[in-house]
Amino acid sequence: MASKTNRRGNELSHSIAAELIAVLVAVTNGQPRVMTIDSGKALPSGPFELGHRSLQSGLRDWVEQQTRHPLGYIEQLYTFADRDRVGDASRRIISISYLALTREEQSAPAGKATWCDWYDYFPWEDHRHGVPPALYQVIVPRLNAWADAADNFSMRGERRQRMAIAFGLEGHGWNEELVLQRYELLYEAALVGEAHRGLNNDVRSATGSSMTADHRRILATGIARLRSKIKYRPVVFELMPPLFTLLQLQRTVEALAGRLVHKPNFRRLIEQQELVEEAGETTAETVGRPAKLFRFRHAVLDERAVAGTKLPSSRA
Amino acid sequence: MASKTNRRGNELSHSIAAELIAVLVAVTNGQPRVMTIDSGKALPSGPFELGHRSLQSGLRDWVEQQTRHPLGYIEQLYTFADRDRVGDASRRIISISYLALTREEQSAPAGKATWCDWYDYFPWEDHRHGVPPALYQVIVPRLNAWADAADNFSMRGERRQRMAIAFGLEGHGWNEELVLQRYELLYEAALVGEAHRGLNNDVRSATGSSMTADHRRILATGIARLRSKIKYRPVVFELMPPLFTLLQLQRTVEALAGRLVHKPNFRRLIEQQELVEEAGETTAETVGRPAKLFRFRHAVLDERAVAGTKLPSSRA
DNA sequence: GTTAATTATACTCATACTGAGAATAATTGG
DNA sequence: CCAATTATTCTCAGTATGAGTATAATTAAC
Repeated sequence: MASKTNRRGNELSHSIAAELIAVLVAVTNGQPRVMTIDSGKALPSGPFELGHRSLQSGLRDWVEQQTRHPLGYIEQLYTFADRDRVGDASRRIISISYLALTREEQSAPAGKATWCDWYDYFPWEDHRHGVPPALYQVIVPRLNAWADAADNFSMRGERRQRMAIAFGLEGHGWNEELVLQRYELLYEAALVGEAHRGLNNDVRSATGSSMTADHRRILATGIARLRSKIKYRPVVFELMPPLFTLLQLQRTVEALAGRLVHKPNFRRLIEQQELVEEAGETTAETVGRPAKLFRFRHAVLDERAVAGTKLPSSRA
Repeated sequence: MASKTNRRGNELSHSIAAELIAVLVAVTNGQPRVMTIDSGKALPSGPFELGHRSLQSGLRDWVEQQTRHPLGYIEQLYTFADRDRVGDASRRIISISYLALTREEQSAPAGKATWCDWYDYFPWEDHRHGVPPALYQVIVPRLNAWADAADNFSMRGERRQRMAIAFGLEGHGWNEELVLQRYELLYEAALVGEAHRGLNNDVRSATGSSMTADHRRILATGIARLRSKIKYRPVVFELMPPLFTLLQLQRTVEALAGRLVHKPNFRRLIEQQELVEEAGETTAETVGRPAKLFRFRHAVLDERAVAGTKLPSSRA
């Protein structure tokens, strides 16, 4: 290995650049959205520079410049630098990705930037209205063919096993957190645009819009993190307006999780954790009994080190 | 902001270097240990170079070179690049830290490398034999003084609040996962060697050995991550020999968590999750009834996407 | 070779949490 | 006033959890 003979090198490491990438999420009208540039083909990003105080502030600068949207909640996702990401062997790029949560505001985003629906990129991930038909009609048959095409018996078994877990086949049950595993399987099976140019129309519409480089992979990582995190930290509230009804809160959680939850149990969970307090007002914006308005009790962030927003079970 | 006027710069980002840092953990004789160099003052680390295939493989190279210890399980911890970490403003270092799990083997580590006990660096974190006396006798009084010394009323309240949560005061209960928060409080209060040169002997022995730069902070991050992760992923087994008794497994978990667990409940949890299978043999190495030997069912990693090793409640 | 000490393993029980569904309340639109 | 719609509250069974007790199989001591 080359590195073993290197001194604690300086010249070598100088041809390294760092790039900051943001998965900026909002939920609008019950639809989860992600901020993009290049007409939905890329995530906001830019190089980390000497002028930046920290990685986070560098990210803020780039995103605010590219999208005119200020960032609130930020958390780091992952850092990677795989060699095969870029062709040039004399220069390495380290990518540091972040998840950011905000609300889609009135201010129309700047020129290049647009909000896009999550599920345009991941149509198989939205189970709120039942299992998407294309999953069983297109994706699973194609994956089966891919598994069968494996070289030997044990590899076929391994592929089938991974499929079954990731897509909830053979009694495994759908696990909404396995977003990245599912995308990676589709990538390996060359069923997504990033892995294969000439997809036919069925497959193309079943496996969604593709993105530049590995941006869709990073988005998958962000969605997976968020789907996991809403279960044990009160981060949903970053996506909510100051006042909201419990149903609005529920719809937001469902939008993120891609599945429905049991309404009375959801209420019970939120209330027993004392995450919200009544605002005293009600909405009359819709038909039916008016709903009480609530606000997030910001105090819980001080009172408790770990507060949870667990997700009740699914509901047909 | 300077960055807003920059082009998607090249020259600027070229004075960036990346450093890989490992928190390599093992548990030996019920004592959690971390691999260090520089006689316990630093974590193994080295620059990321062009020759490295990926960040992980670069880390493996450096750690194996510095410690002669091969790495098994690896997961990324955090990436940071705060300006105040290093004095030089013309050059930025990005640090990418990893958590690695292994077993302390017969092969004595290479010259500079030594295994050190976790709790030498974090004496206040070991609650297996009750609350460490120095916590209430030294640390809490000092923190109280620090809180009282705050400029204004609201800042005093805020400091007290953080103290209460982090150290489990005023009915908050000890939460073993808040390792980083506790270290940061002690740092802010200038009670650790990294923040203050002339600590008196009481404080010094209560707040443990210090390390180079922010290495102890990174270690705290690793411990926190591990304490959290053993509750929902079967990672403990990376630290176990191939065959072990349930009590040995329990002692390992207790060593990591820094607190004792209820034995019958621990067994119930492990067995109902089918994480282990009987090896058919028993140990006679100790007094008392011989214990059955178990092995980890590696199949669970294939069967389930998320397997858990939850931690039962504490036990006096 | 019986007993005490020690560790392993198996039960018990009250309580809390969860999933699922039913029942009741307050609206709007005919 | 009635139907439709949404909000809100309860009930109930099943499961998980915290805590403690009882029994089993050893070794060490006498």
